[in-house]
Amino acid sequence: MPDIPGILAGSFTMSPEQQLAQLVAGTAKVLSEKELLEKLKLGRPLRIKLGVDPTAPDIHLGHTVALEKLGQFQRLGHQAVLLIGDFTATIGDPSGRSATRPPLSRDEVLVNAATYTDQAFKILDKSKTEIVYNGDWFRKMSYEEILRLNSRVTLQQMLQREDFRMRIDAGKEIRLHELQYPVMQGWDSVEIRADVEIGGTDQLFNILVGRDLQKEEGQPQQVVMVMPLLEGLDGVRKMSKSYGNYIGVNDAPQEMFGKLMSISDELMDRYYLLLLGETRDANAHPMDSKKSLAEKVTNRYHGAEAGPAARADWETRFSKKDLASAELPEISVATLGDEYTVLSLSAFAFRSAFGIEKSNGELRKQFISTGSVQLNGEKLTDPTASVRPSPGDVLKLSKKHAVRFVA
RNA sequence: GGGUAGAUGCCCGAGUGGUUAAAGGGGGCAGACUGUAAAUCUGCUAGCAUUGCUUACGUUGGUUCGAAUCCAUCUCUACCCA
Repeated sequence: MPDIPGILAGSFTMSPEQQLAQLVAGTAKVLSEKELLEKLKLGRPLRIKLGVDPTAPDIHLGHTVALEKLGQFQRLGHQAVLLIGDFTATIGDPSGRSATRPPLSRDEVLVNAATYTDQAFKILDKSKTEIVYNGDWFRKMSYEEILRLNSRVTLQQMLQREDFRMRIDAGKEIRLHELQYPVMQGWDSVEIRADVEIGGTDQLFNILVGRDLQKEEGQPQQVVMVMPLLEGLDGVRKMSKSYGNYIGVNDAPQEMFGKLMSISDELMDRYYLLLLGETRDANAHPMDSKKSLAEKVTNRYHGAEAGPAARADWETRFSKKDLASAELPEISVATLGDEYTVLSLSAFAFRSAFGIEKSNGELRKQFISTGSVQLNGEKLTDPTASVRPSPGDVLKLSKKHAVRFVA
């Protein structure tokens, strides 16, 4: 069991009540606010646990919501404990799963964990974050200890869980090791001596198991704090790669900025709350608020220079509609063949600059005949006309897609 | 094991022998308007080709001048009975 790190000269700038108000904002559920307030009143830095499963290599803003909350605790002077589930990842969290998750190899897990922490430290202060790997204790456990741990929970408790229940009802298999997952996550909390555990709404059950085990061990029970799922760009469905409505933390600055500008006003309020932990100024013009949101988020992932630059470029391009001075993907004329029609050039530009395949029919019907395709502002409405772009020319394909030709 | 209903384009869903590349809605895309917001309006939404061709209505085969529509076969799904 790790020692509790020495209490840092705790100079909290906010009263427990003020902290509470800030911390509760944006959460889906806190069990309970009363307990949290009591802990805050202890006057020492609380140990805030966030467990991550390094199962996917790339993360998007939806994954950062819980991290942001952890960061908020950290900024208030509490101890962030980032738990890397290197051991549990090899089992796979059954949360929200309708089937057994394929196990990951240890190497895959470590690679994913590294990219994850890189991203996490864009939100968290690395020097003040404690990182722990649960393999450190689970790999050492003897079978005897495992049995002892398992004797603390009942099958009935585990089966209360909705995911398991549904799988039983549906006649789907549940492998016994999957039942271990919540127990292990719970044990992590004991090892960490967590005062608070943060997770997504799907983590509620697992976090509660942590409370049970802490009680068994005679520890104070952790406060449960679950965060809502972040809606994606459509404002309706949760942000997910498979829905194509996500903003990747590795998206290029301009792309990130642009995607953020395209969200609805309602969604903007959510993003303010869940991504920045702020409330937007209701008196400001929505567009200005959105620009400032986009700038802050872009700064966070690409450095303080990136936000203003992306903003300036966005304004040049979309507010002033000045494509000529905007930063655009470039295509070298040297890579072009000799013969190009408006049609084939559009297809080529879409493919090479944006990786988008458009059928000729679609290009003809939607992009060319509508006047969307323009060379230096001049509409190219004849798909069969031949064109020969020169360096410096700007080809606009649609509102959001344009390229510049260079030598 | 028995019975019933069903399987249509990205999704939902109409269509029961010919004018059906397949109604309608959703979603998506493009344009107009705008704040790359919302709302609204217009158009597109199988592929290739300058009014034609090819591929498509779970599978395979058959009937027919002609089938998503009829017959057989197989696969799958839902519900009911044992």
